[in-house]
Amino acid sequence: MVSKTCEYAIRAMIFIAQKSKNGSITGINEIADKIGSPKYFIAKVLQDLVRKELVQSLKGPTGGFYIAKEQLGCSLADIVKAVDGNKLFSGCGLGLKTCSETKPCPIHNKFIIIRKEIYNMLQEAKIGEVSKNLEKNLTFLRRK
Amino acid sequence: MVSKTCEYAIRAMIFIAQKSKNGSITGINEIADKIGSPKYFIAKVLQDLVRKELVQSLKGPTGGFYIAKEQLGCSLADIVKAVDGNKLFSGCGLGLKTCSETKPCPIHNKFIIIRKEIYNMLQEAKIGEVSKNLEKNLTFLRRK
DNA sequence: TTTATAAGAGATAAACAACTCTTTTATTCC
DNA sequence: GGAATAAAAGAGTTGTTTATCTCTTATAAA
Repeated sequence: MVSKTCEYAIRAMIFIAQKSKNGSITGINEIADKIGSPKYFIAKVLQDLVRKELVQSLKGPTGGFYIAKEQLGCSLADIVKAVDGNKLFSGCGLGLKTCSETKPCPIHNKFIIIRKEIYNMLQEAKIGEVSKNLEKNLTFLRRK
Repeated sequence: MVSKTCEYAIRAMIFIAQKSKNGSITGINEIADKIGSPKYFIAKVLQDLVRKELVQSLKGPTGGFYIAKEQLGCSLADIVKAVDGNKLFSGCGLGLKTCSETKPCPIHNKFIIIRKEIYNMLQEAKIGEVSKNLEKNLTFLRRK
């Protein structure tokens, strides 16, 4: 569905969002620990998301990552786009470069419906909302 | 969504199905050419699908691949399972091993709905049906 | 029964995704 | 200003997926 990198990115963003709503900032060690990801790897991924302005960072002691109020409206679709590109939302189900309305692959018409639903679901899931149930221990982010 | 290998597999199976309905058998050279895939690679993939009995093969001159009448009811979901396993149909959207009803990830409830729809779509798409429009040039299988 | 043909099998190579480590830069606090 | 801290940046490694080549085995037709 999405790359492993993207899974880490979403999990990290949800965790950071939950922290940020408390007004607190969190570092790479805590993030890696709480979402169960390789530390140096998620660091790279977040570096990229900072450049793309989905998350903020601060260097130095008391530094770390946080999400500003305005950014809590960021959707999971935005994260997927930033990490994996648009393939999931606009690519052909059978990997054809030329697949389109006028030259469809055999599953084109069924596939565009599913694709749209995936997009809607991810677009409606805002990082601020999704992180709500985390605090109440209603949802989880770690592998084991 | 599915692996590149799986995309090739589905395209090949649809092409073979269309040929088989004419009563003709097709070889690896024609398949690779018509679906636009690396020849040796799709050969390996089909080898595997023969072992898993989704398609038939015959060695020697006049040999090749074909799909028996009974196998035309094989669905795209069957092919995906054979090539990629069950990950698409039963895996967590955020890659968590422990994600479940009782310990859900933050998008679990939204995700299982989508997953089910993807499964239904692929399960309903039978290889015999899907290949129908190919002959009429209403759908296509090549990249360019 | 010999020859030609096509799939099967095994081994290898290239490309890409995932992951790790080290050095540099920015910031805070003393 | 100097020490400590944390992210940024760059380089390098590992592992998996995708792709290629060669040799073997089965079969059909001459």
